[in-house]
Amino acid sequence: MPLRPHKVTRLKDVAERAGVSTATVSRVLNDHGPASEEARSRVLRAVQDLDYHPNWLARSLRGRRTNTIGLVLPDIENPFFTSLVKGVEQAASAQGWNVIFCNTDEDIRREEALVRTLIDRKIDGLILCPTAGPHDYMAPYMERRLPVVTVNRALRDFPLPAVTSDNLQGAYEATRHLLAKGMRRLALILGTPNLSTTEDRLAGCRRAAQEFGLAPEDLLLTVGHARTAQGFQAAQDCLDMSPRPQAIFAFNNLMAEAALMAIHRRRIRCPADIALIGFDDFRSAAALTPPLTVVEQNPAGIGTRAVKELTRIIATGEATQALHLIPTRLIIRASCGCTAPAA
Amino acid sequence: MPLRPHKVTRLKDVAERAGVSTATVSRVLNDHGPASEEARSRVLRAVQDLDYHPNWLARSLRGRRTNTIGLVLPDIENPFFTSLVKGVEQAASAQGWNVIFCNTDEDIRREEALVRTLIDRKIDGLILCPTAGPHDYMAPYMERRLPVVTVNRALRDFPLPAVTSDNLQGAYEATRHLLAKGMRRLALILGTPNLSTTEDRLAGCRRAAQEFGLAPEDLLLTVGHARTAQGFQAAQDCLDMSPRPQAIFAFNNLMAEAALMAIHRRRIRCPADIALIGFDDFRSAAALTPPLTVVEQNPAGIGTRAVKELTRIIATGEATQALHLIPTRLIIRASCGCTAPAA
DNA sequence: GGTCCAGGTGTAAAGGATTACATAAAGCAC
DNA sequence: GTGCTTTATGTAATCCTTTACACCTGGACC
Repeated sequence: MPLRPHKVTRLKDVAERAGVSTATVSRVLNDHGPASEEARSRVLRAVQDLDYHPNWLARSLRGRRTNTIGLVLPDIENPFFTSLVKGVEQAASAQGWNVIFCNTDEDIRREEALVRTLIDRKIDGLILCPTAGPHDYMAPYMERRLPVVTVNRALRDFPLPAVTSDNLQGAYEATRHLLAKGMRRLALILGTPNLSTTEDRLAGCRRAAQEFGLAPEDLLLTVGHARTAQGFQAAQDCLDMSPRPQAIFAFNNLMAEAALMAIHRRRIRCPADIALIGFDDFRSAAALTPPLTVVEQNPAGIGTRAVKELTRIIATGEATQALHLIPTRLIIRASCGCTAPAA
Repeated sequence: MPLRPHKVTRLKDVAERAGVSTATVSRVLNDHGPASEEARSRVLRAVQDLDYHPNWLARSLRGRRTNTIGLVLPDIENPFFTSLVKGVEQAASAQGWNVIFCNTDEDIRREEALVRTLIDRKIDGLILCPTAGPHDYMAPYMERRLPVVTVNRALRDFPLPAVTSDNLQGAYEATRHLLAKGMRRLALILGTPNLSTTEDRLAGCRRAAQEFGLAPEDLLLTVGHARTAQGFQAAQDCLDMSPRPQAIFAFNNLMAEAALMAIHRRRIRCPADIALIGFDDFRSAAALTPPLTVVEQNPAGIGTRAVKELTRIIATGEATQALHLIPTRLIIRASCGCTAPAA
């Protein structure tokens, strides 16, 4: 028995059953152009009877519009991006848009291939979180004026609109919080170099340091590359410094968790011996011992905002180079040495 | 300036440039049917020169094949499903398939709407994790012989192939582990009722209990509905029992974490006063205090296996009702009262 | 009664690929 | 030279909708 992958009821069948032409059926269904009450009701009736559903492929081919946007992210397993996906999905489906999602695994070549595939599939627009590396491949698409919005990370090579957290402000507030408690030896575990997120966060730390009269080089820098293993290593490097830093500020969720594990492993007390703050909240942050103080981001908000901006570009045809900053919030739990507010 | 959402180079343009017919171009490009070396090279050259990329919509419309599978899951924010998505994506793209992913939020009506949309979009097959509730809406699709594979949860109403964890065996081993340590008062925090996962896991617990001479009713049951808030409540109920259970077995990751928080909140010591085991490992499980003993599942493996099965069904046209069990593994950390093996 | 307009409808041409079928040329055996 | 097969190619139909255009009818108006 062969599978019948595609439906067989066609617009033509509806037309025949209703005793009208295909044009009339189409006009009724799309509410586009005139149609008598008589014809309208007969068409609707026929659609019901036959359980007709339009062929999306034919419709898109003819209409040059797929109502689909592509979403290309580095790592879906990072809960930050997971929530971003969800935000995008909800905002998109609320407006009748579909989303095709892809994973680059932080591989620029894979990113290029995925974007290519999505464009071949005639997406109407693209939401992209660019991987580190040169984005020359984007040039032809830019000329074609493909609607693109970048999220989380801004791309310097091309003038594209970007929706990101207010990384500078978030890092500034976290750093200021530690400095205000009198700490002066602060160690930072940086994310992937040359990414706008890493640089903006570092700039925020530096601004706070300056306000408290520290020189830029007073901040102790290690590089964790945003991944658990390297974050763990970087945290160990911090703990090996002498004198030991009074606080560690890890630039993402994975590294903050890794840092806490490194601290536990050494049997150093947190926050008594060393304070810890992470960038980006995550589900388990409050369940850890001690509960983690973090800079909360709003990934779903970034997603919905990106959809909003993208659909605007698609509708109006005018792209701006605007940078949309989504606010962050410092969530004070116990790991920074404060007692958490009543839970 | 209007946006040009679609590319303009057509097969016809390639044909003209190469000085051959469209049929020849198509034959060369798809390696389907004969073509002289002369024609072949000229076509390939023209494709290069014009940077031609076939229109996927037209190709799919004509070919009655989209090389796309739909993936419908309850909750992408649960890391279990996140990994499952990743597994599906990798397996699919390795075989040249695309994936459209959707979220039901455990809402059966939304599930129905999403499946409808995917079918309208002419997916070649569907991977579905069914939400609790009656699946009558599936009947017409079954008649149409749409290739479907369910994952994680089996659907009883319809004879569909399913790929799930070996839930019974996993729960059996975890329970046996606790019983073997001499514990007898075991509290279970169950997931959503009427789901095959919940029932299979419960069956596993019962089998172990029976082997150790316990009656089924000796197992202390609470219902957490698989969510954090209700899991927390259920854990509190467990802690309120008197005498207090010697161990809690939470039927998913969220509820295990919630249970640990409830234990901490009461200042009860884990594992000294009460042991804890969770079903499903998650990123932070090892970072918690104490590190959580869990039944590890293999969500990515479930995903790849589902893709394999689905593509087989699409290719051969023959669907079976087979149940594919993916093994689980008990990861012993500290929360069950054992000292974790050297990390 | 003739003109104009509006509303309603149908015919046929896109949209861009694949492919059944027809045709032509070439190779080979007799 | 004839007939048959094989290879290469082109023409046109097909997939299913949307929509430009032409047409027709009937009413309003002069």
